[in-house]
Amino acid sequence: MSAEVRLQDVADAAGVSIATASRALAGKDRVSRKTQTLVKRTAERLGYQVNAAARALREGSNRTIGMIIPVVGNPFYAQVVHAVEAELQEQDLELIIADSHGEIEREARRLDLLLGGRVEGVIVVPSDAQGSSEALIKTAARIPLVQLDRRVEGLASDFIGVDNDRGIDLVIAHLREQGVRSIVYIGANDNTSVGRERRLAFARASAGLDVHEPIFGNFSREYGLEAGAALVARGELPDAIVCGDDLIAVGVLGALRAAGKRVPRDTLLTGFDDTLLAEITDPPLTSVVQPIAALAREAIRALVLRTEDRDAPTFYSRIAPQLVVRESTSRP
Amino acid sequence: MSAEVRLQDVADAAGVSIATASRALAGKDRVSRKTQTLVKRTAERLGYQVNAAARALREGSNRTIGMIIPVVGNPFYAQVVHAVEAELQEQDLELIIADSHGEIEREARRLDLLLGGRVEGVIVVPSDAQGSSEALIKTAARIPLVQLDRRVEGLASDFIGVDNDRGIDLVIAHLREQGVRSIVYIGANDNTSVGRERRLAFARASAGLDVHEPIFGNFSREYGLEAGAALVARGELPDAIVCGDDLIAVGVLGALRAAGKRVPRDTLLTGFDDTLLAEITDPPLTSVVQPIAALAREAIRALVLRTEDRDAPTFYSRIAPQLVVRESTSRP
DNA sequence: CATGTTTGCGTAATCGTTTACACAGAGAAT
DNA sequence: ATTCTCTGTGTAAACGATTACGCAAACATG
Repeated sequence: MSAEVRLQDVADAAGVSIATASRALAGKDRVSRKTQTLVKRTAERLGYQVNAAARALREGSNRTIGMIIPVVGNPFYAQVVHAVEAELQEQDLELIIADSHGEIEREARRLDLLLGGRVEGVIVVPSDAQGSSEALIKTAARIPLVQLDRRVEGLASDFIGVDNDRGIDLVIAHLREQGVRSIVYIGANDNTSVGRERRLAFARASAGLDVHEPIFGNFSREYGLEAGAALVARGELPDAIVCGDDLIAVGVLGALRAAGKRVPRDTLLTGFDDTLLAEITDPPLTSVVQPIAALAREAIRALVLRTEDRDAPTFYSRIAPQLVVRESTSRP
Repeated sequence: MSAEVRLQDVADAAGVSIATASRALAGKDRVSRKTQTLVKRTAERLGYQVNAAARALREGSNRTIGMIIPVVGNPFYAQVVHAVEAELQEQDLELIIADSHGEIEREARRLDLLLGGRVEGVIVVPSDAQGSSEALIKTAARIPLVQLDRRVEGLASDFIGVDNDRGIDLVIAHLREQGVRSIVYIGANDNTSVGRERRLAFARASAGLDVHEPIFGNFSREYGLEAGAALVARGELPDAIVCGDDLIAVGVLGALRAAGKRVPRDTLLTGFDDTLLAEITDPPLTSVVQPIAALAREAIRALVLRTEDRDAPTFYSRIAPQLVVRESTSRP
């Protein structure tokens, strides 16, 4: 039980007014040294904890930010959440997370819920480049919003993401060095900005190579398995397979193995994101390292800036990734 | 931007008092059909959103629960978060998550922050069986708390976890069927209840087999690599290696591969948790499937019950896992 | 000594909701 | 016609913290 102790109780116990007690604890207003320590000690003794709701109501802010992601289960997003959370702890901010399960209306519903002063700002990884647009625009009109990793069309909010062009460039330059002549891309469709960007980047960067017909689905292992099987069914494999992310690559690898094909002997294979998965497959995957910590830091910085000045110029930031080379692309 | 619209504004626009407006929206008190729809429509038109802080202050609750876990980056916990979040959505509850990074004082600090009425209850996966005890006891005295997956010593709070005994039993029974004679356990130390339980379960269930000296560290791939190398260095491998979780198993597998040993040819290998990892290694790992959805559901149910009645008898629940057999234990 | 200035603290208003209480009007019962 | 019960609505008091404003005492300045 421990009857909730209010500020009034602390004030009473310390023999001061509630105003003084508040000031003493805040410590940034004029209070005598003596009363300050007295109040602080009393608060400590009574186990006083400020009531977050009351403070939020009065202050108009609650030191909490929201985050909406397609699915925490995806190792990449799990790591993003981890990084964002770590960064927020530095600033004594809380994190409310909501999983949209990649569904547009669920996403919209969650955003609505977060609106009522529940959070000061929101970081969102939109689930669909078009479909998420409406809800995001509505939200952004009310509270600071930054898009992370992916973005929707028609919303000029702050955005932080990896430089997908550069990432794909790194992959293809590396493959060319390995002597690759023919190549194929297995990625995600244009439903997400990331899918679209990587697709276009691949099309551009692969000029001059023998490019096989690409295959597009979504960022999942299941799809990778399917796509891998489809690729094998075509007959001859290209020299290298570039995948839209690690999950797809893992799926493709599984399909190749099931068909008796070996990597890197029969074809080279690359992923994107450099999640834990890339390290544990056999062979380990060459992948593009997302600068997750930097992404998280920048996203929060953008959010804080936006909170301070709603009319500051929009922040559009692309962070350069790096390539990590592993056995899946070591020349046979 | 879009001047916050208050309930008063809706009331004014609808030409009723603020009390009536509130009742109309709540819909559970006596209001005429006509005013009710009028108010609702007006609220809709003005884009009214109740202010969460004000409501929380008044109601004394905020429909938010907190969750503290050792590390979201761990695929198993990422899935747990996903399941808990999905379950909470059903009940229109929000989820605040905090990552303790496995550090005791960080965990304590986060719990303190959550205390001030910020959440109605908290689900925690304690980072240390002894070290986390104090902070958890303090928290449990103030708000409903349920321990998930792991528990600390000296706190009789509600608890939901997998039946580790049964899980290990399933693994060993299966290995015996495969004709295993000699066996070793590579798991985590007693710092967590899970580590301890699995260790003891193994010791009990392996009776009658040729049990090699076990190796204990923590639940991580890095440790698995290390332990695997140490095992190889001993010279001869046992017929089977039972690991404390998938991460360790993945590490051990890597170490075996580096040493030129093959699974299941040279030894059988098992994991625990059945995360995505178990499916994508080569060979895929036999593992114990955690009933994650059930765990999440039960945890929330316990929390809700506890919220309704602080003095209800303590809930201690063990959910039975299942075994999923994959190639890592298919008899050579 | 008279007049500022600073310091420390208390009173009361405020944030936006919900809801106990009161009250007016409409029927119903006498 | 008088009293009684419902219904629907409004007035005002919470919830707990922060802070503008004001006042008294202490101190400084002329």
